[in-house]
Amino acid sequence: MPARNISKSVIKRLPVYLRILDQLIQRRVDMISSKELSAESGFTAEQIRKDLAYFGAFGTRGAGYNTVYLREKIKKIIGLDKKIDTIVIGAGNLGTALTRYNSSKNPYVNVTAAFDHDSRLVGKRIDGIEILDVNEAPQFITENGIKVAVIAVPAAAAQEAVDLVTKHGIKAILNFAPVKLNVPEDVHVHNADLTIELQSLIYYSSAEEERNERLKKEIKAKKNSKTFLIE
Amino acid sequence: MPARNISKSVIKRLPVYLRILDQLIQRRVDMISSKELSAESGFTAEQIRKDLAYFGAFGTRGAGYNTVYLREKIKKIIGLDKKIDTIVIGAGNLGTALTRYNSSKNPYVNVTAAFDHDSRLVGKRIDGIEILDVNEAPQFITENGIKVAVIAVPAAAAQEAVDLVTKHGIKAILNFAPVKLNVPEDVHVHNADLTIELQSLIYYSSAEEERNERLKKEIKAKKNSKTFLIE
DNA sequence: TAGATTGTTAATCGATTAACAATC
DNA sequence: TAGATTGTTAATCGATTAACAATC
Repeated sequence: MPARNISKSVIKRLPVYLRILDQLIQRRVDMISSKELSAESGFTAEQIRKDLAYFGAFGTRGAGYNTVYLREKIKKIIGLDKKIDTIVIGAGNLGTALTRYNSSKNPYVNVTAAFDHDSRLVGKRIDGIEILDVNEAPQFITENGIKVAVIAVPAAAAQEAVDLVTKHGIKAILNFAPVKLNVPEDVHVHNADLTIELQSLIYYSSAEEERNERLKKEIKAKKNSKTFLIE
Repeated sequence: MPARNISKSVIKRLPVYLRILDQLIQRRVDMISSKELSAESGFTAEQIRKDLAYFGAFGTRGAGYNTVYLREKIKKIIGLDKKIDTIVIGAGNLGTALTRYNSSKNPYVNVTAAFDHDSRLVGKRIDGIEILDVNEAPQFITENGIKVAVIAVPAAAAQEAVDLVTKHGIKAILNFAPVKLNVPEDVHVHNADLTIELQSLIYYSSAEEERNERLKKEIKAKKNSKTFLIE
């Protein structure tokens, strides 16, 4: 696997392939073509073949890809060949939902603990996962070699939480707080700002009709002016 | 605003600018340069100026952008000049968290109702927002002219839920279910698959050290071979 | 006027699409 | 062998970056 400077867009598609392969294997499908993967994922067959080819030749010409084999390969590429231990910082509504969601729906991830500074939450459990005091996070991270953290604290508390955990070994952060986080160079941040997702979607729902109206008018205007010229 | 075929990447950045402007206005800052916006957002100043220029000339050369004026313009562009009514389908952990989160943290969105088919949930409230039976969704959507829905049901139930709501006027969907949704042409879907976000992040946390190791070795190998050639 | 910063055009970079030879 | 589908190279498309004239 000569993985070198693979683009973010490619990496974001790999887990989609993984999820589809999981489903196929469960349905006992053992071969799949890029064309069929395209139908399941919404990405083009060419793109899928190209994505996979960055990492090696995993298919069989004329036949397609073996689902089990390809899944193992993709797992290795992403780094999911063993379950990844994570922590969730913030045990409010969102943190609780994320803890539950990942421990039940994400087969490749282990949520080892949640953290909060609210003493009313500390000591409780979320589906069996302990809520610890944020101050215990450094020790917990070090002792358990945690590299990945989910940030689900309010915007105002996010930077402080991130400083704390990056100082003790966290290298990758999934950030749900609506702020730009400053992190050391070797730490990766993915922002998953839910309000932004919803707001940018609204552009397409509300603005579209009006945009279409405008466009139609413009086209009409153009046509008219042309007609005018011809006449 | 001659908004025509603006790319998705541009549209995704607009809500970020909006959020920053909100914060600036709250701090009573009334002018901001693209350079300063860059520091707050992480995008380059050139990109910010270009993004805004697609829609008009909102700044003052030599001075920057007036925060209040720019905010109004961006709100209009996205379609957030009036609060947008939305519904959340699925009142489980994630649906509940999303309902709460958007009604408390998203100043431009109104969550009007949540829906579930679990009779134990129907009739209850999430921070004052009613949970209705999914079967009531069509009537509710029509009567209230709802255009935007958040899907937070299990993967297996998602397509059915989406069919139901698109049939009655929903034009934009924020989908948290890990499936590819089939929708009519004029309906927009944004996928916010939380497991995928986390998994693609892991590529950077776990694979990186090994990748760097490999890279170092390769560079070393190259150097050696060069030295060899020279000698 | 001098300094600063926008708005816009041109150049570069990167990602996607198309095409097809390789090969099962 | 014939048909199918991969893996790879070339062409296109789109987005970002750089540069700078316009102008407050």
